Amino acid sequence: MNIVAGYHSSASPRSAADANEMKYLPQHHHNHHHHMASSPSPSGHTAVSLSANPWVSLQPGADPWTASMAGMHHPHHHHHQDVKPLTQSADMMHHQRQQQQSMGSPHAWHGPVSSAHYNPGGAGSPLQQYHAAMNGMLAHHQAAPPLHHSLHRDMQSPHHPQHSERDVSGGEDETPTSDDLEAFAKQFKQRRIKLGFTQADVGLALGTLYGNVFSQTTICRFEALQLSFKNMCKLKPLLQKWLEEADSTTGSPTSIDKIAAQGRKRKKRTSIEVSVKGALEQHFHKQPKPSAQEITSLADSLQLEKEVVRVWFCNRRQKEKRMTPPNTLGGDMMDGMPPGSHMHPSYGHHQDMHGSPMGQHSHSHSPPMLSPQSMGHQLTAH
DNA sequence: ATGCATGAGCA
DNA sequence: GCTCATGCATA
Repeated sequence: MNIVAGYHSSASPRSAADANEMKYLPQHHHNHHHHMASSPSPSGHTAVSLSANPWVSLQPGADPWTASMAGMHHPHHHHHQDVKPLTQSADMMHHQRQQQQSMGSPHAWHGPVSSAHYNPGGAGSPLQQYHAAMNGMLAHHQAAPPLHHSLHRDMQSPHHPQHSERDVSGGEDETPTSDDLEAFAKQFKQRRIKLGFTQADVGLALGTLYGNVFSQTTICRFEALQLSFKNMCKLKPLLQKWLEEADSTTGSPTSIDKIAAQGRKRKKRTSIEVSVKGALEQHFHKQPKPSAQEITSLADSLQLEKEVVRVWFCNRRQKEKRMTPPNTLGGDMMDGMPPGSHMHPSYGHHQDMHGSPMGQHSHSHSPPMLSPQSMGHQLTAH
């Protein structure tokens, strides 16, 4: 058994509350309210603490997805496909708990408020001081990235307004090229870091700026070009605007008011063994889009739930469509390539060539494909 | 930084 | 059931 049989939920003793009460604010900007306290960052050294970090109070043991899955009612309430960041319908709520292991937020950003305040003594976080210092000196700076290798952009969408006028300088409101996106992503990340913000900070900031909150994951994927071309195009303007605001604003830390959305739990992440993954990869090459029947038998032979296998294929397909596709390594061609000779990642040539992914180049890892053997039980870290 | 997962919208 | 955008949870 590879799956961890995670969703054996542990019914928590919460009687009436949460079940459907804990919805954490959708998109709302709570402006004006400045905290004079220091930044509530996890990197925070002592002093401040969880005063403004409520997401640490997660209650383990909530009725999991079971309720929303088994007793699921028909989802007949569509209509809406624009931006739906951290805003779930008032029905299904997920909790959020973000963490950034390497750094803490200097401050939680909060729109163009002009309240310069920082820790005068030495109690403040170095980041904050660093930031303050930078405010005065560097206003604009950007190391023009090399920008080599020309990627060929392709529209995954059948209808893409192809404009010939390109403005590499910056505020392009037209559809950018892959190179534009790559360049922007690179600059964005660099400046974001210089300004002392974490990916999570940016995601939050976007929320206060536009009402669309994004997670650390999304920001990360944007920087790494791991989103679809279309998605990249959609997010770019937002991030670009944030960037402008970010370095033009004279430090305006604000409090992070994040209500802990606790309660609802999702299915435990199934941990798939490496060997099993290898097997899946092999099948993926032969048949990227297996039929329900094939999925069933495959799931059976791998001892995985059908749903897990189905989702795996869906996710795998999505990867192929990213700007920076994964290294397509199949189970085959594994004989023992001598060092020096490498096969090229040949992807983007399925029978169903919907939208050709953009060229890529960033391959930086060699998947440790193992021989499918030693199948056993995998833990789910739970 | 990523793997597995959810959900809307579409067929 | 698929695609696509997005994120919790985890390595």
